[in-house]
Amino acid sequence: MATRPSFRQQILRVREDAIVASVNRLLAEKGFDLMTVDEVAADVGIAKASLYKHFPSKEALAAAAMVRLLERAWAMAEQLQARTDLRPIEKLRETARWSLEMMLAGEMPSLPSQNSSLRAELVGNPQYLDLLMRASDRLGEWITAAQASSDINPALPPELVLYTIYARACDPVPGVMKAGGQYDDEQIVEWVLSSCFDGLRTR
Amino acid sequence: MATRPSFRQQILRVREDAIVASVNRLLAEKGFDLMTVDEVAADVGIAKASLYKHFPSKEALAAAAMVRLLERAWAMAEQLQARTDLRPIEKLRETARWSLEMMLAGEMPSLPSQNSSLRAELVGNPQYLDLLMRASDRLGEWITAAQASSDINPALPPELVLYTIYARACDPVPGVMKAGGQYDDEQIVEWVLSSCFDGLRTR
DNA sequence: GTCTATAGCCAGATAGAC
DNA sequence: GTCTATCTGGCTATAGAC
Repeated sequence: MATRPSFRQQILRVREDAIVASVNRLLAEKGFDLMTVDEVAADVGIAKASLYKHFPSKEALAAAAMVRLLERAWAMAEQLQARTDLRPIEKLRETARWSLEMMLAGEMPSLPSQNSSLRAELVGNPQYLDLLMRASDRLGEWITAAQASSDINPALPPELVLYTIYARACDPVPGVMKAGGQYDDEQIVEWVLSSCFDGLRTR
Repeated sequence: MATRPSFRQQILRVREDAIVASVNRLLAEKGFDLMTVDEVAADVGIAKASLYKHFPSKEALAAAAMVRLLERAWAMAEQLQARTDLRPIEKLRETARWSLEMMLAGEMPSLPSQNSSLRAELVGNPQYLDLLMRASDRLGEWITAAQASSDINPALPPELVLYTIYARACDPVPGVMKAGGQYDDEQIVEWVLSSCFDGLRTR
């Protein structure tokens, strides 16, 4: 049976939240390789050694940030699921929109897909795996439904559709467009969503 | 006036080609940060100090690989330009196809977009800048023409179309699909091209 | 121009006092 | 649990002999 967390534990929890929030921001800003643990410690305002009392490695820090991200994504998916006014394809589009808005707000952590020690940490993290699977199942349901009603092209394999949605979270296009400085975020998001769902060709 | 390159110079050129080819492959395989200069030297079969006689820094190695890539891309664009049987949108599609095939063949070097010393090296490299501008101008012409004939959606800004084509060179989707092992490369390329040009929605 | 050997540096991780 | 101070390993880059 669960006892109420002690006051001390709550303090701990708040501090770890602060750490993970910093990591999230720094991962979004510089990426995993260029983010240093010293920087994280400085950003949080504690000593590096103290950081290592909370998280055993740099990879674990990144994994915690990814778990936080997936928790938020999952919460948003739950809200979308409850929206009976939206067709499945619209739920998918809103999911992609959420990723793009996170990116442009500088809150989407980015990890190198090649780093093997990082991959090992992630696949060894049950919380991460569980959330990723739950989210993928949920999106998978929407995709299947959207293909059944021919809103999404049924000729495309569902995995490709899923990965294409996920890939919006590391799409370089919105960042480059924003760097151009000519358009506002909302406009960029609409265009990227259009290119993703409607394609570059004229309909 | 240009004299015929001496035999010695030709040997040098061949060796540097070998170096750049190795760099290209390693950049495709591990990315810039995880690629070490020791590795490059070992792959070429020379000592690290000898590498530094040819290229002054790791960044310069990466820049040379990018120049090689752009030279190939430019050569391909020239061939496409001569094809009177292709509409501009088809030339764009073939360009994206070329990127995807390079990726799946493990020959597309990948650089971190955030690394500033690397960016400095690239923008300081006239050969790189010149090739990039020439290629962008060429693709820009095709995009303008394709939008004029309403093959490409004229509501999209041309830069967005250009960046979306370029982004195929670092799209994670084909790699993940290939890793799944269920489909062959040709099939994957067709699907990714379809999702890019035709969109996820059913037409 | 090629090599061996090493300098110099930086970042991840830890020791040990408090 | 927090700190200061330090260790350690790996990587870029170079010195110097041949």
